Amino acid sequence: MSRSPKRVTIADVAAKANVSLSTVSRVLNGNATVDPAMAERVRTAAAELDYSASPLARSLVLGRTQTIAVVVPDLGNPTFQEILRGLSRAAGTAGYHVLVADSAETVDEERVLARATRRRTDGVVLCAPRMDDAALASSLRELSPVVVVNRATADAPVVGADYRSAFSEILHHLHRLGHRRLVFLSGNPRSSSNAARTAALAAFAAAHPDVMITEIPCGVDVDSGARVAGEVRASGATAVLAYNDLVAMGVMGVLRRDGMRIPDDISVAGFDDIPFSRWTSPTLTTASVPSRELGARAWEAMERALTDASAPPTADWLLPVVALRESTGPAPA
Amino acid sequence: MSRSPKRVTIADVAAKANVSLSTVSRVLNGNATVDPAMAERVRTAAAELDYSASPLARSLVLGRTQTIAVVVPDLGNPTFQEILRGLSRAAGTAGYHVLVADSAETVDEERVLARATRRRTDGVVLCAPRMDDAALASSLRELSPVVVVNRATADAPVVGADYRSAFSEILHHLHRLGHRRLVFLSGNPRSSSNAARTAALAAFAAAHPDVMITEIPCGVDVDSGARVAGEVRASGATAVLAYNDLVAMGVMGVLRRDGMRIPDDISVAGFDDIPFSRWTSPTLTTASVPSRELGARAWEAMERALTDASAPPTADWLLPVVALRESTGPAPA
DNA sequence: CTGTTAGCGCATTCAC
DNA sequence: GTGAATGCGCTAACAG
Repeated sequence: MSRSPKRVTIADVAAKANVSLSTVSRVLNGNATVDPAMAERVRTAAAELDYSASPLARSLVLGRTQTIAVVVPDLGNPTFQEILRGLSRAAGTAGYHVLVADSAETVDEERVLARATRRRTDGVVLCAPRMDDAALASSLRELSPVVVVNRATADAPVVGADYRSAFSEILHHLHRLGHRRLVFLSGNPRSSSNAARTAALAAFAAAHPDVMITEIPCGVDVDSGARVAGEVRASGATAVLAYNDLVAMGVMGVLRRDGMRIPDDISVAGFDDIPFSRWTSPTLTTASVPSRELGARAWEAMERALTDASAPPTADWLLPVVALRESTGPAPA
Repeated sequence: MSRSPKRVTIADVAAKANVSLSTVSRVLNGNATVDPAMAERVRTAAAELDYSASPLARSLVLGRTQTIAVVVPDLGNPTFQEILRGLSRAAGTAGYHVLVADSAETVDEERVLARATRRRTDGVVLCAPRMDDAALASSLRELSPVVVVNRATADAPVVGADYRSAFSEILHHLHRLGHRRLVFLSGNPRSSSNAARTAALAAFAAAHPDVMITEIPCGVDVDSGARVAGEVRASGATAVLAYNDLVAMGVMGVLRRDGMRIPDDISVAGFDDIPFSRWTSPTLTTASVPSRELGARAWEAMERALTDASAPPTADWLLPVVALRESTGPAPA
């Protein structure tokens, strides 16, 4: 926005075309019907001056910025990267720009960050898995229009992946294979996606009293998985459900290094289906979360909210696809 | 920006505090010195009304948006994701917002996209490895202030990783291990980072006539690597330099599946040092590109350009760190 | 120190 | 159809 070598404004075009400002505005916006000859004069003048309206001034007077914000807790997380990607592409196609805000995991700042970005945009896509419910509720009001990702609420449109069902599916798969002693490597205890897994676990446990399930607090990356491999062995479990693929790869690496065979001695399942999970040895059983599609859906929801503010909030839960691969097999006798 | 339930403006605050608009503006911006009593009245009025100035109106009058744009060819590329992350964090700390623009690999649209985003921001960080030189040159002029990433130019500040030196280091490493027949799996022939590798290769070849180097057009992902594994074997090379880690993992997977031992039968080196490269078996020799740091440096360069437009362009080339791991070993007899 | 005035660049009433 | 005002919300001269 440095108007360094004095930018060309609508007035310059008007002068060059010998018309009024309003006429220029009209032809450039395709409004009203203006004399063809004049219109042509304006168009060539604009072209020669390489003129285009200032988005800023336009935004101020029109009350919309053609921009939406997306706030995420961590741009380093592949899930949010994919969501951002899908969102950015979809919004871009519709002529909208995207402002990103990374709260750097500081939950306290999340709300003010969201507010700040909201004021420079027409709406915000909120990824705030760890924000507490009260803060979320009041945020939703001040952020509107807002669409919430991966988190249930009745006060705003929601798009998300049904982690719970997918996780449950993996549980049943292991059960069918004969596993009765399972261990779950949990991620961040305060995240909603961890809660979804825990919920699936609880429901499964209630329905299958014969299965013993242990939870080991772990983390979300390869190193965390590697770190708890010892605990996993000590637990005597025949199958391990990792919080995600990275964790699964971490345990798998150490387990194999220690001489265990997968899945003969122990089965391992991940979550997320990162590209590399089909290239580990053995290949990894996991669930494919459609994060990019989620981003695209988030845009659709936002577009709806933008055009019809009074429309009732919708919820759009996508079911992850479970990929059964080599890392899970029959429980050892 | 929907001012739906009529937003509170500076006039409301002024009215409530019984002062003029300018006074409100002054205290809220810490300008000039205003009567303490008045200042206090204004502050409480603003607080009670939950007022904060419209960034839009502010931008229009101040001529700056407190926002910078970053345009990348593909948000799906980990390199750009990391750059974005580093940039976003650094800019955020300085009170700046970040607008992302994904050109979706359409080189033609890149320039207009960059222009469009530039008008809504104070500057742009340009990642355009495939844009041709002419387009780049003229873009730099119309985008200023602009900082260019991973691409040499004298017309703008540059930050980048010295791919060439790092790649060269890996070449020498393999040479010391006795390898004399190498194969390079190239990425996108038109990308600048592929060019850097090719340049290193050429220089090395010139200095070492005893080494035979073959190039196999490949790609940039795991699948591409897997696809060319056959060609690699047929080439009779004792070492393969992959365009990046994903490609390396792809070849490595298929090679091992075919019964080849790594590094005993053939050495494999990657590039990028993605987190998982230290967990493959064998662990992968590669070079760690400091993309996040690059993002941070890009912000620093942008901040300089923002504050002093007449400062001479600087170039900041970071040297990737080569990580020698298990996938490379002595050449077989 | 404080209030009044004049724009920032544009879209849009309203008169002609 | 077209041009002359009015205002979006705010900051920065400019006077008092």
